[in-house]
Amino acid sequence: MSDSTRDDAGFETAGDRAAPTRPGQATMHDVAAAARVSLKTVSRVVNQESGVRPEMQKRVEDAIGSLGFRRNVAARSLRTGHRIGSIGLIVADLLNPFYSSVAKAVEGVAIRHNAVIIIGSSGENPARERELVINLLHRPVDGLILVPAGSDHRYLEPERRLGAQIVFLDRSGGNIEADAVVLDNQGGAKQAVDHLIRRGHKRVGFVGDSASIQTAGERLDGYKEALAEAGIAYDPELVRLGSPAVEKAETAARQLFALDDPATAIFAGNNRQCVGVLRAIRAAQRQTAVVGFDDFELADLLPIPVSVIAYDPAELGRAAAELLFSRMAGDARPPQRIVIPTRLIQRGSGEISA
Amino acid sequence: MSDSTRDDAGFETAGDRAAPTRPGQATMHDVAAAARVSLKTVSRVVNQESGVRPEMQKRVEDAIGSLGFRRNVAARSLRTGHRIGSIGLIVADLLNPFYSSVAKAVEGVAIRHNAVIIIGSSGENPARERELVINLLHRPVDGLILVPAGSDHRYLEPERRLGAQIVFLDRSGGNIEADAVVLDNQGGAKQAVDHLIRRGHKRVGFVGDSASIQTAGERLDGYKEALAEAGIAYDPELVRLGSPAVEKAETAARQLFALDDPATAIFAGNNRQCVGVLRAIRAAQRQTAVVGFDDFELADLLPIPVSVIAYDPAELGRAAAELLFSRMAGDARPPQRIVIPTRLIQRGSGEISA
DNA sequence: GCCGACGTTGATAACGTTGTCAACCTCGCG
DNA sequence: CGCGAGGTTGACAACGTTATCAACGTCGGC
Repeated sequence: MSDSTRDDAGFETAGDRAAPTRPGQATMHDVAAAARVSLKTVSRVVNQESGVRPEMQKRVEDAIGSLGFRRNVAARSLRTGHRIGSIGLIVADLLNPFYSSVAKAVEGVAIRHNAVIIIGSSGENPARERELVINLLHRPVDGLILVPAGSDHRYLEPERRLGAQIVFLDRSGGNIEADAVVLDNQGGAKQAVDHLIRRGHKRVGFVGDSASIQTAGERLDGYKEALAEAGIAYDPELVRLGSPAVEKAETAARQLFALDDPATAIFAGNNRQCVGVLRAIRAAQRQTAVVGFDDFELADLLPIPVSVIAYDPAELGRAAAELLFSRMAGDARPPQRIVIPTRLIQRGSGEISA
Repeated sequence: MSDSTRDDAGFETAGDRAAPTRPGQATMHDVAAAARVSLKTVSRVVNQESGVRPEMQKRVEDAIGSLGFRRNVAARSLRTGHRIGSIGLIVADLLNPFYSSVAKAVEGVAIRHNAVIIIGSSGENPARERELVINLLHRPVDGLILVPAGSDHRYLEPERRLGAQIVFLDRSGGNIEADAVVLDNQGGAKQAVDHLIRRGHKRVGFVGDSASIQTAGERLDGYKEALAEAGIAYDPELVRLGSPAVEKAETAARQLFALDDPATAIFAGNNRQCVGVLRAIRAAQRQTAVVGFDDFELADLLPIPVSVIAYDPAELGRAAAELLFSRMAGDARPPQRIVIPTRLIQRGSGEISA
C-alpha cells in the first residue's frame, strides 16, 4: 500500500528548496571530479585515513566544502555492514512521567544490548500511531515497543511476517496475537475502591480516561467490581470518563462535587487526572478522599493526603525491553502476556470521612 | 541470553571492524535460492507488489520464515533514495521533566519536518555522551541536539567537517564554536536570590550541582552576584554543591539547617534539588523560604510555598530544533547563541521571615 | 492454428560507498 | 646509476536491494 509517509523522502523546511530526492546532493564521485582526484582519495579524506598528502587533502576538503557534500550513510552502512541496533519506542505522551520512566528503563536494557532507542509519541492518536509505526519499521529498527493508541493492529501483520518484532506495552494490541506487558489494571482499581469503601465512603467518584482506552476500561471494571462486592449500586453520575488532560479532570471533579448527592471520595484513573482532581479539591476547599492510579513524586508532600495504586513503571519498560530483545535473539515462544502487579500505598487518604 | 547464535553481536559501535556481512543474516538472494525463484520475485513478495501467483508467494514466504530473512534497510534506502530524516537528541536524564519537555518540543518540530528523533541519555557521564554521539552520528542521523555532559567537544570537529550539524542545548559545548540554546542562568539565579534578600533574608543557602556543570556554575555566579550587590558576604558554608540526586539535596539542606547560623532561605539549583530541599524542610518542620530554579508541576499545591525561577523548557527544545533544521537546510550563518529568558514566579515563598 | 495481449518471471544494471590490490612515484642505499 | 622500500594514488569489485526491460508462457479472438 502506498502510504504517503513512505515516499516522503526529503525533509525540508516548508517551502524550502530541495526536491524529494535531494537532487543536488553531491556524491563522492562529484567531489572527486571537482578535486581532480580519484574516488578512493576522497573516501580516504572523508574517513581520515592516513597516507594522503596535505595538498591532496586540501583540494578534497575544498571541494567537499563548496559542493556541500554529505556522505550517504545508507551506502556506507551497506558497504561496511556496520549496524547499530535500534529499537523503536512509541508512547502516548512523552511528558507523562509514566512514559519517561518506561523510556528510561527501556534505554537501560537497550544499552546493554548495544542499541539505541528511537522514540515517538502518538498523542493517543491512532492515525499518528500507525504513521509512526510504519515510519520506524521502515527505517532500521530492529524491534518495536508500542503503547497502542488505536484498537486495531491488523496492519502490523505484514510487518511481522517480514520479521519485525513488536511488543505491546501497557495495553495489548487489538486483533492481533502479540506479546504484551501490562498492568493489573482491574485488580489495582478494585484495590483502590475497596480501600475507600472500607473507610466508609459510599459515594466514590471515578475520573478516568475514555473507556475506549483499554486500561481505562479495565480500571472501570475494577471500580464496578469493588462496588458490586460491597453491595453499592453503580451510579453513572459518579463516573466521568474521557478527561485525559489535567484541566478536564479538574472540571470533571468539580462536577462530582456539584451533584445533589456529591462524591465524598474520588478514584482518579491516572496521574494526570489525579492532579486535576487535587486542584479541584483545593479550589473547592473540600476534604475529599482521593486514591490515584499511578504514584507520583510529590504525593507525600501534598497537604491533601493522596493514597495511590503504585507499581513500578520501570519494571514495565524493563520487562517489555527484555522480552523484545529475547525475541530479536530468536525466542520463538508463543505470544506472552506479562502482568505487572500493583499495590496500594496508603497515605491517609480515605481516613477522612465526609 | 544472547550468545553467538544470532547476530546480536552485530550491534557494534562504529569503530568496530566487523566483517562486512552479518554472519547469519539471510539475504534476498538466499531466500530466492531456497524458494527456487528469482531475486526479483522475492523482492516483489517482500514489497507486496501485485502480479505474483499465490503459489510463488507462498513458497517465498515460507523461505523467508524459515531463513529468518530481514530486509536490509541500508541497501533498500540506497537503492530507492527514500530517506526518513532523523535527528538525535542526547539529554542528561530522561526522567527529569525538564528533559521530557524538551524532548516533546523537539519531537513537535521534528514531525513538521518529517523526521523522527533518536534519544539517548548520558547520565551526565562524558564518556557515555561521547559514545552516544558517535553512535548516533554514524547511523543515519541528520542532525544532533546535545545536552553536553563533558566539557571538551573537540572530538566533534571531524564530524562537523563531514557535514554533521550539532546544536547544544542548555549548556554550550567546550572548546568548540557551535550553536547553543541556553537559559539565562546567572540572571535567573540572581533574580531568585534578590527576591529572598528583598524579603529580609540574610542567610540564603544554595543547594546546587557541582560547579563543573556549566549551568550550575552560572547559577552560582548569579547567587554570588546578588549577595555582592546586597553587600552580604559570601559564606561558603551556605553553599552545597554536587547534589544531583533528590536524597543528596535533602542531606545538603539538612546540613544548612544544622549550621550554627543556619540558613533561613534556600535557593535550590534545579527541580530535583528543590524537591530534596522541600523534603528536608518538611522533615525538619521548619518555615524556610525556598526559591527553586525550574518550575515544576505541583509547586502551587504544596503546603510549603515555593517560588520558582521559571522558563519554558519547551521553548528551549523548540528553538534548538528549529535552529538545527535550519542548519540542515543550508543555513550557514556563524554559530548562534540563543538565550531563553527566565522569570520569577512568586508563590509567597520568601514572605516568611525567620 | 496463428497472433497479439496479457500476466508472470527473471537477468541485469544501477544506487554511493569502502576494501583490495596493483600501479605509480620518490627516496635512500648499495 | 640501479634497485628496492615505502609512501601515495587509483581502478575495480563488492555490499543487498529495487527498477527496467526482456523473455516466457497462456489464453482469447480471428
